[in-house]
Amino acid sequence: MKQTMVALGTLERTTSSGVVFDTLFEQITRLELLPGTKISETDVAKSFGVSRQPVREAFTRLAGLNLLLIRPQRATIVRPFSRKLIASARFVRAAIELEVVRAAAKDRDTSIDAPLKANLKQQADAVSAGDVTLFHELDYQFHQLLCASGKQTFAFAIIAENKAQVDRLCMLSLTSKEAMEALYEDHQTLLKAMFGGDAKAADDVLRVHLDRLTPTIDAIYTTHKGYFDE
Amino acid sequence: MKQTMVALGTLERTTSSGVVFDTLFEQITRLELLPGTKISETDVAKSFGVSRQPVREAFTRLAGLNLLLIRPQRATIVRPFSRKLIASARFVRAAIELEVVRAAAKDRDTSIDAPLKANLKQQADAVSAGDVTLFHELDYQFHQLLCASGKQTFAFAIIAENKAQVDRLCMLSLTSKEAMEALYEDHQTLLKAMFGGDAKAADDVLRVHLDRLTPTIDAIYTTHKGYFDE
DNA sequence: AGCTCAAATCTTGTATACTAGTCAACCATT
DNA sequence: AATGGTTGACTAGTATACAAGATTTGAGCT
Repeated sequence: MKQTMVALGTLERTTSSGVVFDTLFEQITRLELLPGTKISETDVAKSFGVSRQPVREAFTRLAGLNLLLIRPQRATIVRPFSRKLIASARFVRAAIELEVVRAAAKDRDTSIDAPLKANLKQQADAVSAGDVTLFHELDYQFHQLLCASGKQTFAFAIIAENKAQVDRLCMLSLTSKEAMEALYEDHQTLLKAMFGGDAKAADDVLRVHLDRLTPTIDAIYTTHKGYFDE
Repeated sequence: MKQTMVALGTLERTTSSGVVFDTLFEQITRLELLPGTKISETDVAKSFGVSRQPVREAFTRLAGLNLLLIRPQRATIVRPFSRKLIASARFVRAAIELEVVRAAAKDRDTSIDAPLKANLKQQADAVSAGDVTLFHELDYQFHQLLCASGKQTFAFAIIAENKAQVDRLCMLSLTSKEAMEALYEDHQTLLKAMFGGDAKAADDVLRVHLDRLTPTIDAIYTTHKGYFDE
C-alpha cells in the first residue's frame, strides 16, 4: 500500500477516506465545487467507487475545517462564504504571521535566507511573465518559508488552514499584473525589514500586505452575493 | 430529540457521536485519560452502548484536534504531550491573543467592560478563598471576554482549541496561591492597559502573563517525562 | 391554474459484518 | 536461556443494511 508523509512527520498509509478528503478539499478551495453546492455521501461514494463510510469520514474532516455544512437527513452543502468566518480567519492568520515575522526579525534561522531570496527571484520572474498560477504558488511557499525563518514551522499549518477560507474566495477575483507587483514589493520590503532585524517595520509592512485583500474581498462580496450566507 | 447550540450559532441535534466526542474531549483535557493510554473503538462503543461508527467519528474529530493518535490496525492512543506541539500551540495562542488585546486597546466593545470587571472581582474572591477550580474557570472566561472586547469572538474558538493542548498538561501541576495571585495581578494590569488604550503596555503584560507557563511546563516535563513523546 | 396532501425519494446517523494489518504469546530449536 | 517462527487475538478501515427525518413529486380537488 502506498505510503505518504503527513503532519507531524509520521509515515502513514493512503486510505480511501484520505484520497476523498484531499480531492474534495482541492475541489472546494479551487471553487470547482461552488459555495452552496449540494453533495451527498452516496453520490460521492459512487463517483470514487467506494462505500459511504470513508466518504463520511472525509466529510467529517472537511466540516471540521468549515468547508462543508452537514445537516441530518438533508444534503450536505459546500459551506457558503461567511463574512464573519472570513474576517475571523484573516484575523487569526494575520495575528500568527505578524508574530512569526516579529520572531524572525529578532532571531531567525539564517539557513532559510537563501531559499527566501531564491523564492523572491522566482516571484520577480513570475510577475514579468504574467504567470498568476506560478505567482500564487510562490506566494504560498514564501509565507511557508517565513514560518521556517521564524523557527515556527508548525504555525504554518494553522495559517494554511485559515488561508483555505480566504483562498477559495480569491479564486473569484482576477489578479492583475499591478496586484502581483504590489504583493511582490511587499515581500521584498518585508524580507529587508526582517533581515535588518527591524520588527516594527516588518510588522507595519505585513499589516499593509495582508490588508490588500480587503478591497478584493469587498468587491467579490458585491459581485458574488449568492455565494455568501447571511 | 434534545438540541444544542454549536459553533456558528446553528441549532443542532445531539447525536451519539457528539456525546462521545464531548465526553472523551473532557476526559482527555482533564487527564482522566492519561497521555499514552490505549483506547479502542470497540471498547468505547461498548462503554457508551453504541456501535463503533459514531465512536469512529468522534475519534476522527479528536484526532483532528491532536488529542488522539489513530494508527491502522493498532490501538488508538491518547496523544502523548509533544513539546513541539505545545510550543506551537502556545505560540499560536499568544499570537492571536496579543492581536486581540491590541485591537481591544484601540477599539473595544465597551459593553464588555462591566462583565470584565465583574470577572476580575470574582477572581479576587477565588484567590482569597484559595479556590483553584473556580479560578481556572474564571481565567477561561476572562480570556473569552477579552476576545469579545476586541470584537473578535470567533478568535476564542481557535484559542480554546490550542489551549486544550496546554490545559491538559497544566492539570499535572499544582496552582499555588502565589501563582494565582500573579495571574490575577496580570489580569488587572492588562485590563488597565486596555481600558487606557495603551496597546504597547497591553502587549507587554500579556507576553509576561503567557510566559508564566514556561517554568511550569518545564517542571512538568522534568517530573512527568513518561507522558511526553520524543 | 393553483392548492393541498400523501407517497415516494433522498439524505444522514447508526448498526452490523467482513477484511487486512499489527503485535504479543506460545512453542520449537539451538 | 536465548532466538526465531507461527498463530491467534486485537485493531482500524471499509462495505452493506436499516431507521428516521427532510424534501420533492404527483394526484386529486376546486
